[in-house]
Amino acid sequence: MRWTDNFISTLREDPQDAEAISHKLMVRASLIRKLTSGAYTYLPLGLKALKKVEDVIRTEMNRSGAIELLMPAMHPVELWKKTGRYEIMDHVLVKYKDRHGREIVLGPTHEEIITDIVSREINSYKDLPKILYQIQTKFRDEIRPRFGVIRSSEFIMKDAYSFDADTEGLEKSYKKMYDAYCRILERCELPYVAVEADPGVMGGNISHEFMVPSAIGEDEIVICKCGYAASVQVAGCKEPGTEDRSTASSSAAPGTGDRRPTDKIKEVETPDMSSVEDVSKFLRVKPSQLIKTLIYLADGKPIALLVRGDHAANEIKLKNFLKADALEMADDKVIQDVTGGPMGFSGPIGLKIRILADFSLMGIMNAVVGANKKDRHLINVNADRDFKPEAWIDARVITLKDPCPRCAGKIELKHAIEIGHTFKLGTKYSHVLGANFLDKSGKSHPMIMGCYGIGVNRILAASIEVSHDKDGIIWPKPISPYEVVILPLNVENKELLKTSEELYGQMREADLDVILDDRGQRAGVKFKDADLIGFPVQVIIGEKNLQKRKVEIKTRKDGKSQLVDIMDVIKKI
RNA sequence: CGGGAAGUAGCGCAGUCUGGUUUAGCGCGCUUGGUUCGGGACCAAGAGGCCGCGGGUUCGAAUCCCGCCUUCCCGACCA
Repeated sequence: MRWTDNFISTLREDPQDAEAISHKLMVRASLIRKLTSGAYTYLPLGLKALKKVEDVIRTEMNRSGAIELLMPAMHPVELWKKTGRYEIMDHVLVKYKDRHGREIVLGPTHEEIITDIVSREINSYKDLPKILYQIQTKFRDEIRPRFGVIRSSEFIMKDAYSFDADTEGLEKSYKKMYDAYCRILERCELPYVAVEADPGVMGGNISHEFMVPSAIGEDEIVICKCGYAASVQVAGCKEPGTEDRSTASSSAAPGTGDRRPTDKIKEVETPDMSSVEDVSKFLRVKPSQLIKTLIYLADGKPIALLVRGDHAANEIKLKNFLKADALEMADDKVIQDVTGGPMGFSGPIGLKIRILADFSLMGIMNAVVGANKKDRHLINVNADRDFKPEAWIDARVITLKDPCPRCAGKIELKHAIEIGHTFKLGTKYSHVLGANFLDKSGKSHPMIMGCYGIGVNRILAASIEVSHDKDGIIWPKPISPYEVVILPLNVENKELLKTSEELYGQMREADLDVILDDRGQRAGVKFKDADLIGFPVQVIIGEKNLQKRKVEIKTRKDGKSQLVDIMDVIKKI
């Protein structure tokens, strides 16, 4: 490709509306332009990179035995109603009515559709297992699109679905996809970690997220030297044994230096103080000496969860423990109803609803709890003596102070960008949509499913996020829009231009993906643009070197260059 | 949806507080001519604006007031 035949316009300055580095660079390097919030045009250079990522994905999916197909983006609403996700995913579904009044959903993902197809086409165990995939545009009505292409309302996903006759088959399919994902990310040269994660609305019980650590990542992950890696939402907390417990109970009761249970619960005034921070400051106790009482609605029924003041409740763990389909924070009205007091002053004492407590609170003494009255808290509250939860459970978010759930070593917390997610779905979709097969004995069973998603444009953004410098993007070769850029530094020089054209022709013959910067720009402009866009290799053709029949080959990554004979250029790249 | 910030030429910004010397500027980019030519050149001449939209106040509004729209950030949410 010749630069002047292309459609490239780089920007010298950062766009005003971009925050993330990858977003700024993608705009400046002429890869994308925003149409509206959450929707981006891929300019030719960006599309080229996107296609490269797709190529890598296709190759590895095909290698793993998956088969490509393409499903519609518009879905009849009935399928979504059948699986119940019309309600569950209501807030992200993009919907419209067609001229006949039929309601249409623009697909945010395709479990419903693929299961429907497979239910019609596959009937026998002989046709299993199957892994089907597509690369396609998805639509999600995101609450807040963010960071350019990292979280956009319209995005490109590779989604794959496996169908097996039994769980052993699912394990094999899952492993194949897991391995394929590792290969894909390795080929894209992304530093990633595969972590245990929560399946969320996808269903199933086990899932893995493929995460690329980055400061702008919207998810947090836990990593340990022992190899343990998990989403912060699922990382298990150990039962308090040693150090954690001692911090919890060592702090003194308000106004005393006493560790022993103080005999009387006292009601104290805490005017307008409902937050842990306010209350602990006011009463001069550590946040860890407070008990937060959180009221939830689990499938519509109120339930109280107690966690330590310095801990964050983990709704996923709670939801899993309760085996609830829906879990939400109760609103003011419900709280007033079940506790008798306003939000912010709830406490376990006198509560008539189910009470669960995080096990970091086991044996806590002289704690502070809400009094279920406005502007009142109770002090000197002791576990077991004054309140007794139905169960002590793991229901909080892991913190840096917690030991590794696997080896008890020191953990690290990191922000990360979710690039891919794999799920074991089981029969959740095949059951309701009737994707059944007949086994050898003629008995009908629902197929066992898995699903596997990868964000194609997120790979691009994440790659830039982890690989750039002050001058611009540093592409890994496999996903760079072009592998090589030829920079004739003075196109007015006929001889120089001719040589460049010849070299360009030879490289194309040699199947190199090359772009020729044939613009009549000054050298400096060409260097800046080449660095900004980040082509891995620059072939620089200048007048002085050319007289010696030499050109310069420079690699973007390390900035190192070598002078080589013109005849040897292709060999050296 | 709550909190914050912003919208002036293709891009990045100043001007708005304190209404009138503003015929609305600057830098980059763009056009033409010339000189340059290995790290975003220089000189000269140009083109390019519903000052986000609507209403109001005023002799007079980019500037003050009211309403709306859009965008970004933080939060809640999220395969």
